[in-house]
Amino acid sequence: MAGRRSDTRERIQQVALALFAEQGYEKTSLREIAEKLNVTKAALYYHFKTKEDIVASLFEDLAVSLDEILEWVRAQDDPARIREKLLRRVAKLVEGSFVRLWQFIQENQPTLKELHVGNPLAERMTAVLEVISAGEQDPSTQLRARLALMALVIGNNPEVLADERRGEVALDVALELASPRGRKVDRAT
Amino acid sequence: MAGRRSDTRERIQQVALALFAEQGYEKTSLREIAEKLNVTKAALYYHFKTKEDIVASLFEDLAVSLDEILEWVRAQDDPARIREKLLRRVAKLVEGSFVRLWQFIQENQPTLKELHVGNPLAERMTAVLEVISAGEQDPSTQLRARLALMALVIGNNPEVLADERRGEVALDVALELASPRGRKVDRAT
DNA sequence: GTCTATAGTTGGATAGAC
DNA sequence: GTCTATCCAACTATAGAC
Repeated sequence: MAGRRSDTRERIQQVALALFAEQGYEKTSLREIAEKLNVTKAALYYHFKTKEDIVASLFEDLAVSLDEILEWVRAQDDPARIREKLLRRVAKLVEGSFVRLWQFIQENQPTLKELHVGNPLAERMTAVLEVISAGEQDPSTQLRARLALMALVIGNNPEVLADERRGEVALDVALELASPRGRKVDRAT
Repeated sequence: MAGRRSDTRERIQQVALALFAEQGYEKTSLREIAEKLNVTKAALYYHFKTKEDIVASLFEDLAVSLDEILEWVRAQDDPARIREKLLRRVAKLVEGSFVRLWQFIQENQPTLKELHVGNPLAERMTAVLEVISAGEQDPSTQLRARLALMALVIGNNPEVLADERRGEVALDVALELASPRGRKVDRAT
């Protein structure tokens, strides 16, 4: 008891996330989650106040990781390579246990908008985007920054990229999207 | 055919799409759609067999448009600029009445996967991606092709890009993502 | 910490009148 | 072509026993 706590809470998180990512938030019922864990719905309610609360708990973990990265990156002293360093660390996150969560976020946008759980995460995303675009305001840079993040997420999806080096490929594309454009030299136009 | 048919069917499509795009497919009830049109649920069932059928009808319209583009692009004789021509026409589609539908597709992936309405459209998407990547198999090109399409969609979202020239910006980024890399050596031409 | 049982809602879909 | 009325399934969430 003292040293070892029940891992049911974490198992709920993992099973729920897997189902949410696969078939969406609304389509996934608490009954289904409970069945996969061989427990009952009521058991879920012991660990989480509501269904939405499960998502919230998942988001908090990601928010913490993003905060760590943001703090670390802001302490860097090589401003020219900050974008690169950030993306490399975010890439690690995406390749790791957070793949499905990112995928879920990208593919359930309308649902999350109504879930008012988005806000805490949305803040961090904005901060990440600002670092990537280096505060640059022009729309092209803004769009590229967003696409750089998307490259990491969809590039790490085995259904999109079969290649086993998909992680590196995704990072490559992301880095290129994030790298500052040379002033547009319209060749003799 | 009679000259003037009821436009209720089309009004259902438009209202439904607006709600689907805004709050997602599952969260949007037939009751809600009916209320916005000042009709009853039963009236909806006269025009569409099921809720899913509404989505299907929307998809068919897009599939037709994509088929036209694909046919047109394949008839082009300047192979070097096929990618560009395709993207320009898809951009027009996305800027027009299909914005919301594309957005809906991108943001409701898990739902659509289970809706088995995806297939007819998925075929066309694959064909479009093949044209963009020019049949090139390497993962980097494949990822770029996908991102090029995403650039058009999210770039045309006013919530993402406030700038009024967002359409051009999106097309610019898409074209660059789709243009063949110099880095990788062209083999065996 | 997990159970059974159930309350309370809401949703998709149908029948039949007009 | 649109209505009223209704059925039935499924869901979230709670109460209370063990």
